[in-house]
Amino acid sequence: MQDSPVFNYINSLSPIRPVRSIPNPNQFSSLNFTSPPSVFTSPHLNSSHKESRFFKTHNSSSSSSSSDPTNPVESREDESTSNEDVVAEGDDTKDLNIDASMREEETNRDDSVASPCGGDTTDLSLVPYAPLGENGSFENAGMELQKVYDNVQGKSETPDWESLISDASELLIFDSPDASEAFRCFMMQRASNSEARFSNGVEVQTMQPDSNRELESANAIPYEAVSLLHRGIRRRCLDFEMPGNKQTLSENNTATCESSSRCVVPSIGLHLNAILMSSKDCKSSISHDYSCSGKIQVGLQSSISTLQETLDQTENETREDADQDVPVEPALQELNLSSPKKKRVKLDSGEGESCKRCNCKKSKCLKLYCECFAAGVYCIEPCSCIDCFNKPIHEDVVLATRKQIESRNPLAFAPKVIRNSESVLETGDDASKTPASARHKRGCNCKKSNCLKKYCECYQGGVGCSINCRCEGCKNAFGRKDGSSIDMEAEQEEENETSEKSRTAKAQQNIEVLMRKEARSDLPTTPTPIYRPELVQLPFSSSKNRMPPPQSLLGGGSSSGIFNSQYLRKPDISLTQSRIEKSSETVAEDGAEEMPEILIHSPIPNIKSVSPNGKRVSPPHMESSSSGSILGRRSGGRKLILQSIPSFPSLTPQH
DNA sequence: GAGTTTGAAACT
DNA sequence: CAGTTTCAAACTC
Repeated sequence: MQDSPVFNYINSLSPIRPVRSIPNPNQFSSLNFTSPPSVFTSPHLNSSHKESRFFKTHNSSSSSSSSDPTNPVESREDESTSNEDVVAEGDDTKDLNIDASMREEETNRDDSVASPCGGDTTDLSLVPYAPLGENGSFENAGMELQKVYDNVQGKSETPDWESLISDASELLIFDSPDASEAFRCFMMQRASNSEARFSNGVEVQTMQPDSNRELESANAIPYEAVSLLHRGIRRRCLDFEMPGNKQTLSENNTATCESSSRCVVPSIGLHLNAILMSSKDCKSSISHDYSCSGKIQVGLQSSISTLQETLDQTENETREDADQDVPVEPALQELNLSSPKKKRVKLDSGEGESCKRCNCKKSKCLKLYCECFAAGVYCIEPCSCIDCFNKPIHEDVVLATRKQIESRNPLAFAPKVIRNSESVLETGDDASKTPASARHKRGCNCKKSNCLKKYCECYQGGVGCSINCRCEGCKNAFGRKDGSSIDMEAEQEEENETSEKSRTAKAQQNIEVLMRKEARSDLPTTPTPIYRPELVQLPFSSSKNRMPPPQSLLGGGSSSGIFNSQYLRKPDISLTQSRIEKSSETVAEDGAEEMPEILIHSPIPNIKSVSPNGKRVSPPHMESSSSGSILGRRSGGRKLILQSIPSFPSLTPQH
């Protein structure tokens, strides 16, 4: 079909052409990040950062963009691209590719962590990483790397490692900016050690043949980011998530993952592994089967928080003004240390939110009581647990237990706090003012804490209580069950009935809330696509400040729903893309093609699309409306593009 | 650091 | 599904 003259002609007529690349970073970001901010805890923040990287990446190595084997449309596009790629950077198809990959990226981001819950062990395999998916993507990237290197070399005898690495990192597609950063740091370190040789792409490939050895050696790396990364990796190295690790090049990623038992234990634990995967893969081998890592990125969130801490420090420097006003969620207060040093120290000591330690004595760390286990990570040294089974050695036990728990409650490992993207999308800026845009999945059941202490999961997660909560005397500073978010009234009310001591504490809380409100009001009221990224970033940059505790992290982006959404979204992407391709054609055909896939892939049937609480329980992105909105927004950002592109409406009916 | 409080998780 | 028990984090002193 792609060979068809008609097809080519249509392609050449694509209305997208005019838009072409986005010289202006802002504009570029605006294109992709129209997605709901609240849903993603982390990656979002650096959306613009990431985007730019993506943009670059896809321009430099076009073939890396659309290679999702599972997506016929994309594949087709890929072919067409390769056929015409020479044309020009501005080629429509490239634009499409970029768009597609960005969508993919977004999808991944949206879906972030989580648990494939539902026990669907094949979930992972269903989460392809389009840009890197098919054979060669990475090789190409490697070649690009080589080029870069050659370039550098040609210019001077002593390569500019920094720029080289920087370029390299740009060429690689990371699951997250953090991973990219980590990669960069790592490479820099290596370069400085003069041991690492970027003599050629091959070298790059052999740098880290296998797993953790290199990572272990990373200990020597002074870069905090890497150090943190390393620590995280070491600690969270859940075996069941290392599929890509031991895998060699695979022609079919999906198949590989499916055949890998490791892929079977998906769930949340992925986070740190994700980083591991991404960093390792990037570092070690461009030709490595990256798809899995890409897929695994699902869980980056949590792990990201660690690196993010580091990155934030930098980020904070550039956004001092804004950040100073950014409130911190109570739950994260402790992390909001005034001095970066302090923060670092704390993180180093393993007390970062992402570096939970448990102290289990009777559960063997095999129950949800255990924070580590619940978070899907192995316990590590810093943990004070007794008789711990949550260790790689007992992988089998861990996996079995997880399965068992999941069978009992498919959402057991899903994030507890759901950042409701929908509300954000629908209410626009209002959402940014509504702390309640995120909710605890199941709600709390507090009786005595008034939802004002971390005993309360809602409060701990930095979200308000909702109708789902069965709490008594709710005074959640983030929003009460009755819907009223805390305000001066509440403050007074509370003051009246509390001792001076508690009053002080509450005052503090209220201040925080007020500050938060203030910060929100500072946000652009009319989030134009261009500012969108800012909106998204703000919370992030404030960092992890705003980043809720583990659960939230997971919830933020993650979760079991992830897979769902991805499944659901993927079709969206292809659909949209295909539509773009044949803008003047009917879409029915596509719909017919995709539908089955959607149905088949919908892994987590239990994800309460039915439940009244479905919206909250299920990851926001899963909702077709959500993705639709996202796409719609995005399209909105792409000004010219959508003019001749069939609107989304058609998507909904197909679902 | 020990003891208490609290509410989620697990169990019945 | 409700009640009870277990558990470990959060909190207090």
